[in-house]
Amino acid sequence: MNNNSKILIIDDERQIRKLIVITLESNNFYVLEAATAKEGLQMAAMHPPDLIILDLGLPDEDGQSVLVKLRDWYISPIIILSVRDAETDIIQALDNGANDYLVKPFRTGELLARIRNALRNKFESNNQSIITFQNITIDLVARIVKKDNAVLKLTSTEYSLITLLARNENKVLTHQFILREIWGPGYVEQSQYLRVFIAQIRKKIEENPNQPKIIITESGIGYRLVGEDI
Amino acid sequence: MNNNSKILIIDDERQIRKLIVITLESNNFYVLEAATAKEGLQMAAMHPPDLIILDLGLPDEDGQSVLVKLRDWYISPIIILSVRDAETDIIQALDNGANDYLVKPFRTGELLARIRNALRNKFESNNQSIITFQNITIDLVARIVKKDNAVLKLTSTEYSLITLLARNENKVLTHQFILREIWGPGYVEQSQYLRVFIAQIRKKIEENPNQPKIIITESGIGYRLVGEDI
DNA sequence: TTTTATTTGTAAAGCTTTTTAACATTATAT
DNA sequence: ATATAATGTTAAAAAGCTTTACAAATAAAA
Repeated sequence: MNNNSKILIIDDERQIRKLIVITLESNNFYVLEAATAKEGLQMAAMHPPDLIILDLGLPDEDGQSVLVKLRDWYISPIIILSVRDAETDIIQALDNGANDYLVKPFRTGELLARIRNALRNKFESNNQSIITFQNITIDLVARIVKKDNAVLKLTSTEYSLITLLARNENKVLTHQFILREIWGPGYVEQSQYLRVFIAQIRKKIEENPNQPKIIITESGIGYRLVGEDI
Repeated sequence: MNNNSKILIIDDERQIRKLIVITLESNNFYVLEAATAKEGLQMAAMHPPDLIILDLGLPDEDGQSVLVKLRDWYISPIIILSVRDAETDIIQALDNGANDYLVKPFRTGELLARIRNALRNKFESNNQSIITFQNITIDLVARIVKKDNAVLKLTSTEYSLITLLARNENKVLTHQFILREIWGPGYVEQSQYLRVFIAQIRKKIEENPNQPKIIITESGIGYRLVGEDI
């Protein structure tokens, strides 16, 4: 997994870059650094990395704009960095195609976990007809969901919702994104729907629905389906 | 439309071939002939035609098998010919990717209409976000269906169903195919569902639901959404 | 052509799912 | 620690789907 994957950091704060470089290099990643948006875009184009860590607060260009430019052609994971009081930016970045986010200051352990997660997904094919996570199996062709080999009775909305989350295993999906995908663009404000249906699904798949281990709430942002119980 | 499109006929009956050749050539089509499956497959591979007319009753190989082999690589329309008492074959052929069918004996006018239909579809892009037919418009992104510019209130099943039919404008979709696509593979026997929902949609889109002009019944086979009122 | 059988269409009741609403709990910010 | 915002829970109301019974239309047979 961490065998020589190439990672590009785009961040203007030298201290943060240094912290990340030390953490990653001691875990056998090969690290590239860029201090500005311009430099980062050039470097990404010249030496396409396996993963990009992008700070949203760059001096020379808006982070969202950098993200959109990257996503034009770059398909590997992008993890964004942001300060705590800029949650709107995080949400927008996730909608713009970021895979995950880290709020500064962050623990280096968390950084590594997020990177491993993102890279793991990268290597898993995305066109399977059977998705498995924790003790759950989804057969996309037969449209059957099983928990420990027992078939679950799901309504069609419940099925669509868990399938959407499962196809984006370990990735935070914003409320807006989920509502747009499942109910359509006219429903992006109806987050109450989501609460009701997430609750229903949790009742069916979680061992302990009021302490969920599969569908995790990312408060203020959305939900994340966790592939492996950690 | 009929400006020099190349059409290949695969049929062992010399009389039928002659009839088709005369009809098509007098309408400015360029016609290729094959009398056996082997010959037809070779000819299709050497001079890929714009449309293939395939008789299911060939002497040297089962028609379905020829169809499957063609569909491996051939994406342009295939119209099948069949005798009246082989409706099972027609249904299977449509499921195997045939675009349309003609029952022998057929009127030459009908042959021409079916060919023009199939070729028209070929030239229309299939990745639009707005589909229009007769006085109906479907906006696939907004998930809105309009009749004469008035928004129709459709349930989600109704919406999925009309969208499926519309994406296959002028093509017969078998009951099984529709049920599999909309309700899932466990529901291919539930053709009553289809009758109920087709009736509901007709009530909303047809001027005169008991004399439908948009969603046409193909008795014993399935339904067809007609793009242009003729 | 008339009769029979099969397929398709219609309508409504019963059941399930979705939506709405009111309130409780938990998480986040001050 | 408290206030505010976000999320979770529950259940009633509304909407939609499924089933049933029967009618009409179409295709096949006599």
